[in-house]
Amino acid sequence: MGRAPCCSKVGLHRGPWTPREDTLLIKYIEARGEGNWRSLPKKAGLLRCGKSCRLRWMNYLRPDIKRGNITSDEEDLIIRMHALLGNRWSLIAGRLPGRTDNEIKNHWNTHLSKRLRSQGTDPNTHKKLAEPVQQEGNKRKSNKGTSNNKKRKKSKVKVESLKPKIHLPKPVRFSSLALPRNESFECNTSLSSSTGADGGLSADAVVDNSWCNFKDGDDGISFLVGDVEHDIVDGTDIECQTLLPTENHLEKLYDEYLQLLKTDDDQVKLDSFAESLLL
DNA sequence: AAACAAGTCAACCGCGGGAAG
DNA sequence: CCTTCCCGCGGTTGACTTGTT
Repeated sequence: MGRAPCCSKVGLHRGPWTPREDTLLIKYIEARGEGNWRSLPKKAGLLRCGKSCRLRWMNYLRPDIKRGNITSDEEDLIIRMHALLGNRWSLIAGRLPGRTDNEIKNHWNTHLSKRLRSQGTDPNTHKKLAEPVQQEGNKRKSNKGTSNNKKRKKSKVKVESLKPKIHLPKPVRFSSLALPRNESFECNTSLSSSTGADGGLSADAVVDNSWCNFKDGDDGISFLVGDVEHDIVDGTDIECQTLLPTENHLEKLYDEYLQLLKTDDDQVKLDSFAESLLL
């Protein structure tokens, strides 16, 4: 009923993206903007399904993606957010602009959950374990003569089956571009890594539920929030003002959270704090 | 140096929600 | 309402990398 087959059913390309495919996708989105993922591949000349294009763009090609290691501050925030919200990766990612839900999810699964466990904390419930779990057999300890890699993957034990589910309203992504369906926005964002910093920057974006319009003027970049025009000295300021996390951004969240921890009726307030994150 | 185990992370899958008709 | 379609999310996979023996 009603569900279109995905790429696997219609012989489209799968697996790792080639530089050429990346370029095609970037160029198309530069020209037409995000959205209409289903029809995008055809129009962009890509032999990929829309889902694959969206994923590649969201997790890798977006110009506001923050590259590099996740800092300890960010890790700490992720852990605290996870304690409040559970595996709501997109919501957590929304509070760490520049980080993708996939990145945070991977980092949690590969680093943070193990670290918590080794510290004697259940990564699912964030409660103390009866006894700290030993770091799963010292790193890369030989286990010759047992299962091979593929089998290990297949037989991975499900340890999260008892995880309580949290039912909360759908989160609103903090940093994403909100577009009405079937409506693209005009965008000519310069991607310095691939196209060179040749100037032209103008893109509409939603920032804290306000529409912004970036413009490239003679003496720097400016953006509009509502009717008010704000000047930006250089491109890096865009990050600070809008999409990427700042020290202040993280600190503010910390403070907010720490204040709640100090109060008596913490559960009620933590709940409302969690709810506020959803707005 | 080779073989193997373990870690990492980009990409895929399937489901559910919501908008449009 | 109901059906269809699209999007976004979370869970999972598997290719590749890195460390150990």
